[in-house]
Amino acid sequence: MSTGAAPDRLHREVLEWYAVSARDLPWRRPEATPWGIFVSEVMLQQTPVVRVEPVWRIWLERWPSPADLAAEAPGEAVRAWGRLGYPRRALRLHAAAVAMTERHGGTVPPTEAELLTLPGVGTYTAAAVATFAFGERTTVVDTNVRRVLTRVVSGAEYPAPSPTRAELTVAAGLVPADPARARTWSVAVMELGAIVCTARVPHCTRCPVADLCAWQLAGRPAHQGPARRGQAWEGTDRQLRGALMAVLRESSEPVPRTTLEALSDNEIQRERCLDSLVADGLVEPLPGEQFRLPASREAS
DNA sequence: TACCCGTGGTC
DNA sequence: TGACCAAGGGT
Repeated sequence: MSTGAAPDRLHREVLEWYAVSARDLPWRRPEATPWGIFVSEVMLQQTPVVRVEPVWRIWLERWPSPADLAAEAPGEAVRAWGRLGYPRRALRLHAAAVAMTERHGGTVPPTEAELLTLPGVGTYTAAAVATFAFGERTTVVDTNVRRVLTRVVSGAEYPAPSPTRAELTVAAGLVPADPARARTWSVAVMELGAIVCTARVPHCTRCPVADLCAWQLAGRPAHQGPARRGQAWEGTDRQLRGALMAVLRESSEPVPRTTLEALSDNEIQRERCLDSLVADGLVEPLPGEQFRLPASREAS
């Protein structure tokens, strides 16, 4: 796989487009702190910007530093997480704040390697925070970057189910040498994927690099190969776990088991979900068949 | 590796 | 209308 023609032009066009087209998001502003950027990256995992922004604002106002969050019960983080989904992320974000407070002097560690050791921080998030908060020159690859580079460079509509070695090599090879330029490049490619080179209906007429996009030049051929497996929902454990968590989030008092049992007729599934929530540290069982969000520290 | 983990909007 | 998708991580 080649990196396509004229990377210099690719850089220039994308960066110029970003300069005039970027959304004004609070975690991108100069006054955003590393902690604010860290929180945004965790919230944005599999969750759209429009849903994250209001929760992020409230979160940062309430807990402006890692130590502020670390001083709270993990259940408060889960409650403030609201309906962002995947509430284990809230628990991990709290655990990360505890780790920052205990091991990093209450600050967000500035290197990709250190970030990677924190709960809830994987390859993408470590690279994103190292780059966006600290200016480290590294390779940021998320679903947007993968889709944009697959189209522009490889000429296919969609990337493979998981990143290939070749894909990561291409992405790394396109990162500008200058750290400041590299940082803007990463956020710009992500932004292009988020608002122009979208998954379902790409807006190629508004794309700054349509004239050098391999997929566009090939006539936008349809996706070959098997359809990606969808996400089943109705009747799944995820649905019931979500319903159980919603009840517990809304209640400031412990919830009796009978209230939770009313959410499903399937006793086997009910018990499995409640047990798994307790095992995950999202729910704390109390004496007398009652449950609440976790007030104590332990969890995962 | 493949699967599990929430929630809501879009076409 | 429902299948697909969204700045992934953990196991």
